Order: sequence, then C-alpha cells, then structure tokens
Amino acid sequence: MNERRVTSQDVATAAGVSQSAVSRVFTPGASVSAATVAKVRAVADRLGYRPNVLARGLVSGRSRLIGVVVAYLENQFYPDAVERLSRALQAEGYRIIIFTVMGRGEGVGEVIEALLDYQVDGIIAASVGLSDTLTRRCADAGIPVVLFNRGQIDQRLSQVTSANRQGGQDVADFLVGGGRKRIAHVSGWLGSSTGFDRAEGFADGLSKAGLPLMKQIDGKYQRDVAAAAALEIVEEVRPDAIFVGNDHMAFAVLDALRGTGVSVPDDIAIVGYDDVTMASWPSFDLTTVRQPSGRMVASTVEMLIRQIDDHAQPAKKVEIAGEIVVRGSAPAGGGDGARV
Amino acid sequence: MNERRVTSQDVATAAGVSQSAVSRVFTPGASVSAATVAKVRAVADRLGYRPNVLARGLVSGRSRLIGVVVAYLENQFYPDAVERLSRALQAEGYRIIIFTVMGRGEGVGEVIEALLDYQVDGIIAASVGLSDTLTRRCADAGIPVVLFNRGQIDQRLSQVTSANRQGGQDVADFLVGGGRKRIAHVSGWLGSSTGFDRAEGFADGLSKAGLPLMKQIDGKYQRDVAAAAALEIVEEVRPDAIFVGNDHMAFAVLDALRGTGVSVPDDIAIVGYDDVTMASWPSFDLTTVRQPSGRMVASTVEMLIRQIDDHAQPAKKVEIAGEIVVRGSAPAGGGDGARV
DNA sequence: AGTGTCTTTGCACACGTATGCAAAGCAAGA
DNA sequence: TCTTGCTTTGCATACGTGTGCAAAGACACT
Repeated sequence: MNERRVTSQDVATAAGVSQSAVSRVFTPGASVSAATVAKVRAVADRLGYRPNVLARGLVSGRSRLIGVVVAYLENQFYPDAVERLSRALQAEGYRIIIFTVMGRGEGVGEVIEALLDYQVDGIIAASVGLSDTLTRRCADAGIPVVLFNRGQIDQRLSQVTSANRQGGQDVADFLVGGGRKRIAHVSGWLGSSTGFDRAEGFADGLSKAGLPLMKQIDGKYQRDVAAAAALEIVEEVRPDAIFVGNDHMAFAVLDALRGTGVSVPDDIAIVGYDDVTMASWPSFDLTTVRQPSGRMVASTVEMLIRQIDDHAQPAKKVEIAGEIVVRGSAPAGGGDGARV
Repeated sequence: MNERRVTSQDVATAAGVSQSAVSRVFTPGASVSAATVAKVRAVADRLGYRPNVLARGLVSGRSRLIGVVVAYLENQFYPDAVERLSRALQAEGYRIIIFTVMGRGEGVGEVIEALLDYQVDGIIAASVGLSDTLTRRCADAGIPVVLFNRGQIDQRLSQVTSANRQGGQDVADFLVGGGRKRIAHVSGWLGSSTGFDRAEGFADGLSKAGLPLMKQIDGKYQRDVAAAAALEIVEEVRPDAIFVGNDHMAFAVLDALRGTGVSVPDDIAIVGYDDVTMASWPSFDLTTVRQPSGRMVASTVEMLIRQIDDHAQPAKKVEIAGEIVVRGSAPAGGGDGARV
C-alpha cells in the first residue's frame, strides 16, 4: 500500500525516451514531436503518472498557487467571491491557498511572509488593505498583487472594486427621487476605501440635491455596531431613510428596527450595498446596490494572470459599475415620504 | 527590484557554517548546538531568510498543506467551519488549500487527483462523500482523510460529525413534549449521511412517542426545493410542526410560510439544524440543534494531525453531541398546539 | 552528394532543502 | 594519557522536474 510515486523517469524508461522528453510532453509549448507525445502520453496514463507540482515549482519558480487573503468571511459576499475565484482560477490551472486574517488587518504581515514561503505566483487581497512595507515586500519578491473590493492610494497595486463613489451617489439620487428628506447614513468602516468612497459619494449626492445628511455613524462593518448606530440615529434625528454601507450591516439594521415601532419602508427606507444572495430573501427584501461579483472576479483573475505572465504589466485600477436593485425595503415610489 | 531569494546557502556562508547547519537550525528536533542556533538565527534574520517550502516539501515528502474539499459554501455553516479550520491548522503550522466542488459530489475525482499533485499531507472533505475508488486512491498514496460533517459506511475513513441520529430524536421529543401532534419533515439530502441519520432519528423518536410522521420530503439541501416541499406539506397535511434538515433550508421555509396565512410558531413550529449565526438573528429566531462547530473542528484537526504524524493510526469515528437551542420559531411551551 | 535550415532529442545541470554517514570535538572516567 | 560515549558538524547525495546547449535527424534545394 506504500507505492512510491511514479516519476517522469519511470515513464521515460518505460517509454524508451529520456526524462527530458517526458517533461516536455507535459510542458505546453515545448518542442516535441507528435509521435513522442502520443507514446509518452500512453505510457503515462497506463502508469498513472502526474507531474509533481512541488518539484516543478522548485525549478521553475512558479507554484501555480494563488494566495488569497480574506477577512470578514461572515459577510456572505466573500465566501461567494472566494468560490467564484476558486472556480475561475481552477479553470486557468491555478489553485487557491487561503489565509484568513482579522478584519482590521492585523496579522497581514505574517500572512504575506507565509505566502512568500509558498512561492505563490500571485496574491489576491480581498477586503484587506496592505501597508506600504508589505506592498514593497511583494514588489521586491516580484509577486503581483490585486486588491479585491478594496482600494489603496498607492498606485503600484492593481485593484478591482465596484464604482463605490458612483454607487453612493446613485443611492442619494434614488432616495431623493423617492421623496425622502431626512436622510442618514450608517457607513462602512471609514478606514477602508470602500466604506469611505461610498460615504463620500453619498454625501456628495445629497448636497447636490440640496439636502442635508442628517447624521452619519461609522458601522465598522460589524452587525452590532451598525444596529446600535441605527437605533441612535432613529432616536436622535427621526430619519425617513438610512443608507447602510453594506448588506451585512443592513440586515442587522432591519432586525434592530423590527424591535422598535418604526416600520420599513413606510416610516424609514433602508438601502444596502452588495446585493448578496440574502438581500433577495423575502425576510429582508432589501433594496441595494449590486456589486457584480462575477464580473469583478473575472476582471481580477484576468489582471492577475496577465501580470503573472508579464511582470512588466503596469498596475491598473478597475471600477465596475453596478446598479440599484429596487426591492421592498425602499420602493421606487418612496413610501409615504417624510411622515414625521 | 529583482532580488534573488535568500537561500540557506547564503545564510551559511554569511554565518561561516555549512548549509546543513542552517537547515538543522530550522528543523525542530535536529542536532545543533545552542551557539550555532544563535549565530545562524541572527544572520538569517538580518538577511531575511525564510526556508523554501517547496524545496522542503520536495525532499521531505511533506508539504505542510492540507487540502480542503468543500461544497455548499452558500450554507453559512461551511464558511464558518473553513475559517475555524484555517485558524486551527495555521496554529499547527499547516496551511489550507481549497477546492470547491458541486454539491452532489461531481468532480471530486479530479479534485483529489489535483490534491495528490500538490503532495498534500492530509485531506479534509467537508460535506462531501468519497467513492470507494477515491478512498483507495488516497490510502494508496498514504494520505490521511477526515470527513467533516459527513459520514461513510466505509470504515477506513475517519469522520467527525455531530450526533445526528440523536439530534433528530431530540427534535422529535422536543416537539412532542411541546404538544405538537401533526408533525412533518423536510429532510436534508437523503443521499448524505447527515440528512439520512437526522431523518431516521427523527422518525424513530416520533414512532416511540406513538405519533405518525405525517409526511416527509427530501429538501436536497436546496432553498427552493425546501420551500416548495414545505408548501406542499402545509397544503396537504396541515401540520403543526415541521422539522427542517438544516438551518439553511429552514430559513427558506420560514420565508415561504411568511407568504401564506399560517403563522410561526402559533400555527406551525419550525425547527432547524446547525445553529448557524443567522439562526439567532431576530428575523429568523430559529429553534435549532446546535452543531458545535468549534469542537468539531478541533476534533478534526487533532485526528488529522495524529494520522499525519503516525500513519498507522486507525480510522476513528467521532460524534459530538449537540443540544437544542430553543428560540421563537418553536418555543418550549408549544404554541397553541394543534389548532387546525 | 553536399549544403543549409529547422525540428527533435538527450545530456547535464540547476532549483533549495533534508538527512545518512563519518569525522571531529568534547567531557568524563580510569 | 588513553579510552569510551555522546554531541555537533560538514560532506555528499537525493528529491523530481525544467531548460540551455549541442548533437542528431529530417527535409528541401542546388
């Protein structure tokens, strides 16, 4: 039961060719005759040979591994994205190695070091920012990095986000168009680009419409913080609409409001951001801005692979537009408007 | 910017020792003097040396990688478990490489082959069954496998589950004790051990109490199937309680019932299984059987590592008991009982 | 047949580390 | 001082593959 692994040498001798020939058969683009390919393939199949990825990685310097750093796995947007990333990269012959870190980004340093240990060909940082030193560390090691759903001022890093500023503005327009007047915001974590950009776009949109932002609290992407923030806002400014920085928090806000007397959407309209699967569940029926996860993933994978294949590729920033998905928590008509 | 990686040889020459010495410093349990350790460590830190995992894996045959095969990532139980697994294994010096497959287990074959390519030290199959040929394939390759939250008749595989039969029976007792009389079941996929065992335990519990199982439909672990099943059951047998095979489906059932006239828990009590985070959200407030994810993960990791360290370890089956968490969807008192 | 060009093949080495083996160092005891 | 036993070190090799280089082969054209 302890069969030694079949090596390329085994196949070579069995097929009457050299080890190099076998190697070349399994290396796309190498110089081999059709006859040799056929012969080697047959023997390889018979013996059950599969190239050893570690050895291959050692000599070629490429491991066919992509490191994915992710936090906030309890926000359904990310498991979903990870699954899509996994599938998309699998189709390109890459595998995913997962590292989870805490939300605020502690421990990212050790994680990146560990990634370098594994000679990953590329890194996808989902919902995680990278410090300058880390950015440089990856650049030094020659490993491309793509930020997924998180931006960075540093121009050296590629990033894929949705059009967060525009999205925030769209929500403002939508609520104003629906007749809402007393509008507040439970923002995403303002230390993150997504949270910040959405909040900025939203504030901009309101001010363009000549309406004040009655109150804004940082929800930190955490359920309990967001719920408390919403209650505080309701208590203090009696809003007729709240824009919540992402769906994950919006669900908490809906839950929290259910305990109070106010009704959604008649008294208060609630709008989220992401359009995760649950947003369409009848329990929530949440109006929200769609982040096109599929296209974001496709774009991320494409950029990353391009950079892996050609390290001279410049970093690019991609913004993918999303549209508002109107559901019950904030109907287009605007409920009864400012009733308070 | 294209600095070559620092190798053990670099450290060796810089520290005035042999490459073997450096290797031994980074190999726990190797024979090195304290003086050498100090000297080498200092130089290594200064140069930023880190052992190359691929090379290490090539020669030692162990990659420090654990392959995790998972389906049903949209069921929150699994992202949560993956995160815990990742953390627990990280603490032991292992990393996770993720493979996603479809629910019914198609594509598991290719995935396992890919895992073998990467020389993983162990495999955790979460919510996925393994065919006999695959089981043998892993055994032949000498790679330990632990099934997480899924059982198998084959005694050669280790597995960690919750006490599904007992859990099903507990639900039956709980509902009967609450005065429910017309009881039905939307089961988990009966092709899976978890779904089957829970259903069997539940049926057993009912028959012991002298009550009939009015109707049972396989929910296949899918939201829409479960929702349709629940509606069919309500239409047909007017139950006063439905046990749903897992929380993920139970949420769908709650949503579906919200559209009809029946009220939860007054007309119908709903009980789920898993106790995922969302079950405690006020929107759902779901009575359910807790699957102690933390203890299941701990047990899985411990078993896997034990088997990696000593391949002679026999396969073990671990069942971890869970208890019913009573919430609003099925209060202990039993609502108004059989009102229909 | 001879020349030139292009394709195919094998040889040999490199990738970065772990480890068996023997040599060397060291301490203790007689 | 010599032996004995133990610890520490370096040498050499192996792990399984990719790839530069030169040799060999195939083929067409003069």
